Amino acid sequence: MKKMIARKEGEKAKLKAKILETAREMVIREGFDGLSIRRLAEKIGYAPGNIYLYFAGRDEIAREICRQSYAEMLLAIEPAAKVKDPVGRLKALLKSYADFAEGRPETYKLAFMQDPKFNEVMFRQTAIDEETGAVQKAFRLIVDALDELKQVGKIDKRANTNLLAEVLWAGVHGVVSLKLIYPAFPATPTSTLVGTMIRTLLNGLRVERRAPGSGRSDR
Amino acid sequence: MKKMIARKEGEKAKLKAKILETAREMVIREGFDGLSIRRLAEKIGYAPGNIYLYFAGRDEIAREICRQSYAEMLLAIEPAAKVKDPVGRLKALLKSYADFAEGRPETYKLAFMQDPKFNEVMFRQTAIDEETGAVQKAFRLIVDALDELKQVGKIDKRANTNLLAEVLWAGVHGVVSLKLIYPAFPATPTSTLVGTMIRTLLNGLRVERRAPGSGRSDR
DNA sequence: GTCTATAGGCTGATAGAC
DNA sequence: GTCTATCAGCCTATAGAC
Repeated sequence: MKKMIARKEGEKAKLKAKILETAREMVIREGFDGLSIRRLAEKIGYAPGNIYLYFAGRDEIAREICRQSYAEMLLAIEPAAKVKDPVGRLKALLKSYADFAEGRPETYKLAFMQDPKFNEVMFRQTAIDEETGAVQKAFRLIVDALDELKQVGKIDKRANTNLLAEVLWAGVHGVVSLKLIYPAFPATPTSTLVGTMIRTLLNGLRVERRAPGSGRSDR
Repeated sequence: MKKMIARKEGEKAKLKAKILETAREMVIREGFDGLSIRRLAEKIGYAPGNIYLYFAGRDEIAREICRQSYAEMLLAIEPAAKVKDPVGRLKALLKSYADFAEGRPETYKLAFMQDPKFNEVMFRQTAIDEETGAVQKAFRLIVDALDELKQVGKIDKRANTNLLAEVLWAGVHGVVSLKLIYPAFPATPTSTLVGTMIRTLLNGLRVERRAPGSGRSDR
């Protein structure tokens, strides 16, 4: 039975992709609130009801776009993972992350600044498949770089690299998200802010008397 | 003419305050999207049309709530400004800021994570009056603490304290905003993340060979 | 000042003809 | 599969009676 409609399923998949692509454009241009079934249907030249043949509803489309966005983010930062020097790699990773946010503001807003309704699944540790695990993979890249820094003695042996990766991520996220919402507030250019953030944090992580990130590390 | 309706204006102001208060509760409970003129009117026991006697429209109400939120934020962090030790003061300021965000999530979302439509005015340097300037005042408190640190030689003389204040603010904002959207992502408790963020940044700012925040400081 | 009524939109989602 | 028509609801804002 499933075999018999193989060709049709192929066509179905095509239209489904077109719906998704168009929906994505709408979200990127107008934000998530600008995504309406009616206007989406009109754009692809179909009646509104047809959308429901491919998606359960508007929320499912939004979730799918979210998944794509995370995959895109991972794709954007992955090249930086090839940098050999762990310090340079860390900087490259975080800077490419910031560039991604700046270059695709609406995508970033949807994926990282929106109601968790559409993406809470993404951050679960149980997430495994290719796209869903994009955030975890990206996070891993940062932790790995920090672990290398620990091994070569550039940061304290006792440092909690998971915690530090979270702090670094949050720090860069803070700059780019604030910038996306209030282009005028941090008056300094994003690149300078991100650069200073990364440099200062890394500087603060160098081996000193006290172990940074060692506080309450075991919970 | 204005004198003659003085009493009435007093009553007007009272109802206006009630509208605002109710609207504020709605936003805090349901988010900005949950603020509707109809339900607002119903809650205060008036017909929808009456709202327009006091406010030009929904957006004006939202803007007013925003103004209040900024004032509230300043109020929340101001006590920390009394701490004598500049390091302790800086930590106290940023921690009370984080506490404010955590304690009033919807208020914080509205004021710092929403479309700039309602609050872009707040970040302008020209903003002068009491409430509108709340953000600038709060920012000043941070810059002042950093300037003191500079004077006592705890951070480099060449440091751009304005830039550093922006980085610190953005760093804390990054933690709290990420937490508000994805309670599960940074698995670490907010207080630990904020603590590590502040400690690491300050640690990175101590006088070293290189001046942190001195890069591209003059623009 | 306050009301009712309504204009004029928008929305997601569904039923049933073809 | 695709359509039209529609349900059922939301919304902001305004007009005009009382």
